[in-house]
Amino acid sequence: MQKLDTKTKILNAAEQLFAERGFSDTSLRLITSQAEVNLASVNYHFGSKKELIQAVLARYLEVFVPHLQQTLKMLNDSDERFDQHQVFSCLIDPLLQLNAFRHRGTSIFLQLLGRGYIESQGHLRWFITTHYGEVMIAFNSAVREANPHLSKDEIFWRLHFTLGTVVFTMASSKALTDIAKSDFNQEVDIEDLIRRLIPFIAAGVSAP
Amino acid sequence: MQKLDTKTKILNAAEQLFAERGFSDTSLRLITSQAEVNLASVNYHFGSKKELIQAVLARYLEVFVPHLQQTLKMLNDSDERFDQHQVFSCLIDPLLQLNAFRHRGTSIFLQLLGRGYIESQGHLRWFITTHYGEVMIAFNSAVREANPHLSKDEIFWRLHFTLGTVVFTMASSKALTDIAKSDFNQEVDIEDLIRRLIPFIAAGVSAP
DNA sequence: GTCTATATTAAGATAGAC
DNA sequence: GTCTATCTTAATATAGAC
Repeated sequence: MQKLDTKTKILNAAEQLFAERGFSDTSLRLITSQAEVNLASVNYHFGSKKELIQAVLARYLEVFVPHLQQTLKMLNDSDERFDQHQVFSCLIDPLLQLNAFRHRGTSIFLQLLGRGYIESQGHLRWFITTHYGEVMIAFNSAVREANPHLSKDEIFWRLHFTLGTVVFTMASSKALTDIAKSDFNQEVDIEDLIRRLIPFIAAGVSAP
Repeated sequence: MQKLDTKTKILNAAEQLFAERGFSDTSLRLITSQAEVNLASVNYHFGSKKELIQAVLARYLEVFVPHLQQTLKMLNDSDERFDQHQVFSCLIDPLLQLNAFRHRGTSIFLQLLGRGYIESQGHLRWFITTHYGEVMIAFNSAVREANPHLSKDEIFWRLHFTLGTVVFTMASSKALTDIAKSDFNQEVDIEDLIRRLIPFIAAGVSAP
């Protein structure tokens, strides 16, 4: 790390540790020592640990959400009817673009999302839905339009199953890629993983 | 709760809290006050929090694992060739039987499993694989035999995707069933959830 | 086996000098 | 903005009386 300002150094260290170990198993002391900044600076710059967590997520959402909004808009604006495969493709590019934004960005973002979902007692879910709820609704509508044979609640459940698949895979991606390497002598990176996930998910969502 | 001994009272309170909030967000104080026993009794009966966590999981694994071994053995002993659907069916009964063993047992067990996978720094994964690794291998072999068209590593990945789907769904099941109730006026219990999960997973695992 | 009291460690947060 | 020092709280764990 070079001449980054303190705030950025904290965010960089925090996102990595949060993704790897979860929010409550990551202390401010661990973050600040990794970031090589003073312990007190977290509270100076962010106010509290809660607000740091939200800031870490916000940095990704501010990139991801507009990008997803854009791909969904393009899909809707085209005159042709679209199928489910096209809807899911709207996610791919915004997700992979996060790797350009930050090293291992895609993986980190998905891990954070999953940890937020599983770990939080509410404040994170509240933060995400109040700040970025619109896209979730837009995406949901697109999936419904592409799957007229599925009921509203069936789609609700299958989207959550999908989220679960992705998020768990990312959350345990380090363990999984380690095992794959030792058992199959296979080097797997995040793009491989996504490529393997897509057929699994696509088949699941449009299952009879 | 009635005339249960202290050890059991602790296990009962702990499993519920661990499933709901995760291991590190559940303090011994919370457990002992919920169990209405003295704080010091956890260390007297179990030695440490780590060992309590393992004891909570062991109580389920000791029921689930032999039961699964038995259903797999029946499948293997039959002379006919079996398909993938039959292999997955081997899980259903041992899983649902846990509801007879403990109230909400299926859900709690799957949540614990998922939390162990995601949260642990190693000791839980070590504990599970060294004590109960055999069944995991047996199950894996059965899936391979039923899916000769899939490579060894493809199966590895898809089984983990499956685990992720199930585990995440269970870990967030309270949030999900709450939403389903308020949005669709739908009462969903654990068996409904599993019924909805099966087609999703089956389609995913045997995807082209 | 159970309970009180306490040791020990680590966490989030802040006051105040620079 | 940054750093040292410290406050406060809460966690795991244990010693020792009963």
